[in-house]
Amino acid sequence: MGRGRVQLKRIENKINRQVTFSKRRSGLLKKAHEISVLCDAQVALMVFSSKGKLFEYATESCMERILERYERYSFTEIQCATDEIQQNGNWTWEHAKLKARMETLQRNLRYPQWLQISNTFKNQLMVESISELQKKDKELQEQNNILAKKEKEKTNVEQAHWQLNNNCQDSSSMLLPLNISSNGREKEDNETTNSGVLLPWMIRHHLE
Amino acid sequence: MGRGRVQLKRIENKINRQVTFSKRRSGLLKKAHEISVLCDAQVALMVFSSKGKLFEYATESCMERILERYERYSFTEIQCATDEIQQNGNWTWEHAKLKARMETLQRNLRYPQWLQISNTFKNQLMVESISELQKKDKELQEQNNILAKKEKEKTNVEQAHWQLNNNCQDSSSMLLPLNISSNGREKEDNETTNSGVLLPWMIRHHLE
DNA sequence: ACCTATTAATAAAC
DNA sequence: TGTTTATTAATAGGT
Repeated sequence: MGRGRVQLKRIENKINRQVTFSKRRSGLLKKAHEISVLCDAQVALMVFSSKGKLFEYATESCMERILERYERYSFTEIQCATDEIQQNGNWTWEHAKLKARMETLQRNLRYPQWLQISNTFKNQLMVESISELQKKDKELQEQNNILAKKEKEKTNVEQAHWQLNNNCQDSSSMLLPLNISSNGREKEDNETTNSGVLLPWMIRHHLE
Repeated sequence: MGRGRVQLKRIENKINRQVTFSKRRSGLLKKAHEISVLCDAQVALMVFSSKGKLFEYATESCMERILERYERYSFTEIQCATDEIQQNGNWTWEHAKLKARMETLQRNLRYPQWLQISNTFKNQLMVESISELQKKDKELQEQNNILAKKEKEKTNVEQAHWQLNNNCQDSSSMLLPLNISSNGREKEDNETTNSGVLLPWMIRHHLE
């Protein structure tokens, strides 16, 4: 958009580069804001100019919260990968693949050596993960109810239920990264009820 | 862009919202990538859908590095604010204003209570800030050289030099947040030479 | 910073 | 989810 096409490569002319940066930066920030409002999404955006100046946008005024959420999400991803390894045993053919995936995740995760995360915080991470999951759980439940109404055939309803149980069936064999205050409940509550507690490593099964 | 204008408010229809999210998300990621390539910028973008799924983009493959840079930047900003307070004394009329600014920065900074940052790392932060500054310093030096050539009038040259010195003059009265291995040099080196060490709180003077 | 010819993004419909 | 198309939005180049 503009007079003539633009190649996707570094603009060599310094002035043009700076002008384009200024224009596109405001465009990018605007679009970040728009998607957050239109689609009810949470967005964090950081742009460092080539000179090193920072421009940022964050939904709901606080970058901090979104970055913490990012950590929580990545933390859960690593947990999932770890659990997969646990499930599959250390000598299955998938081990190498999973280990590689986990290393990638770990590399991307914001817990460098210099961060000494307190155990208290790890606990809090779990609690927060759980509350997010409960929200999702509720949504799923609603969807299920709608589906159940829609398809009155008993076989269909049973199949869906079986699928849910199947996804959660391994929770008892998974490794708990930390004891949490309300632990010991996850096994007896296989139904995804509103009050049922879902643990972090279950996120993926439900979301993807 | 599309059939009809769009109001900047949450799309109530769930389907439309999801479709729009999907389209705009890819648009946003694309634009984030474009500005990074065209303008040589470093970009980090995180988008959480309303369902809680994460989509991210980061320049040069690694979100981690950009987030660390963000921390470094924010750290420096706080340092600057602290220094300003130090400079102005605790009872000047600007104190309240500066304190408020610092609190805002602190709120946005990614060092929550649960992060126990090691002293070693703080030291490293300083070193990294310095190396970034040295790069900027070099660029400024080049620009100065060009300017100096351009305007051969001695008065102009002297004025520019005075300005530089003026910006750095308070370095000796600023508070060092930590001792760094190469400290004790910043005072004797007022010329912005390539080898001269610039300390973090000087960033702002040069960049804004 | 402001102006416009153009291209790019995308809303709606399928 | 992918494709098409009418339309609006972003912006490159110039002033």
